[in-house]
Amino acid sequence: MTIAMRTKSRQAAPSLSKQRLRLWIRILRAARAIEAEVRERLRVEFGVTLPQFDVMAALERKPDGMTMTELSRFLMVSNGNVTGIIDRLVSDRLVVRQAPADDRRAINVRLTPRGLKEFTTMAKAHQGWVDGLLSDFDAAEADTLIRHLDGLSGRIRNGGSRA
Amino acid sequence: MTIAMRTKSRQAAPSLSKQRLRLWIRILRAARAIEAEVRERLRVEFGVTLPQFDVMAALERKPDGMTMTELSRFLMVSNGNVTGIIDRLVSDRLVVRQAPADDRRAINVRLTPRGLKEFTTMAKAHQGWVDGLLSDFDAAEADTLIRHLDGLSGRIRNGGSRA
DNA sequence: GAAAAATGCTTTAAACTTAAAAATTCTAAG
DNA sequence: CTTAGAATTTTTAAGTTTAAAGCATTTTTC
Repeated sequence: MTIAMRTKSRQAAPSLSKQRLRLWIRILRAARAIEAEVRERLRVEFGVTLPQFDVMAALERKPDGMTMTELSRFLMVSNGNVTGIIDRLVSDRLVVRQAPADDRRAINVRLTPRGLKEFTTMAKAHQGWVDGLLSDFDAAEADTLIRHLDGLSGRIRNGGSRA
Repeated sequence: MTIAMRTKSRQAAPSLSKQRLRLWIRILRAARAIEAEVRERLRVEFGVTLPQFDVMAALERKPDGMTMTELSRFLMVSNGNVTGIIDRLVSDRLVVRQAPADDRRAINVRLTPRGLKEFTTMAKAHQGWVDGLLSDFDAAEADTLIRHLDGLSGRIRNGGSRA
């Protein structure tokens, strides 16, 4: 029996490359399923879109607000994208734009008191939904998965191919 | 020491609910990072969008083609969404629409020979990219993760809250 | 300090996305 | 057969998304 034959017979188990591709597809499908569910519930129960919720969640962590660029980097969406979402949140009086004193190019964005109040309500419900959707994962499994996924996103956009 | 006090002191480790929320955020961020990278490379190297690639990948598995509804269910995107993507693929001559004989409501969509050829090239490159992006995961870890994520998406949109 | 480069944001054009409504065709109940 | 309901697709309106271009401002360089 040659090495080639043994290698071939082992191909019954998929190659590592194929297995990683399969992993990526599972990650993508899980993310889409959860996103669709959360989007629907946010819309029905709170009349807010998922991107708007994401922006508010980012702003809630920073009581002093964030600039547009900080927001777009944190949410991993393009620069101009944030402009439109903020426009709508501003016209709904959930967010305000403020010009910082030290840099006239930048715009600081923060939740209004009303925005914070609404977000707090939504965030509580949101956590419950996710808890239900991921109820198959116990604490140990969640920990393991988090460790595996942690840093992945950071590594990709930074050190990935350039390192 | 009361039960309340013991419960409180244990809160140094985050609650399972919070841990699941954190897991969801990691999944989402990983998915977005990989998507952004793949989208960019598809655009630069092949001049195709990610949704177009996804549709072609779905069609490649079915030599006899798929209906619009089958496509939208498989890709977990809305019905009308597929129409636009197919429109553009048809005008690029990568896909054809064919009316099936037995049901005049439906439309069968399949790759053209050229579409299949282009997809084969792209798919090879795509697998390599994903292999690189997920190079931190060895076979065992990929297996574990796949098992954990498997069925999650199916369970959510079907038996999730209704069961 | 003036020119050049970089940064921060918005605008634009094209594509994607969803939910809902409309149009067409099929299925089934009577 | 007729008709009510279901299924399949497209269309529509609003919002999201990206990449690229444009503007204003700041920083760097000489």
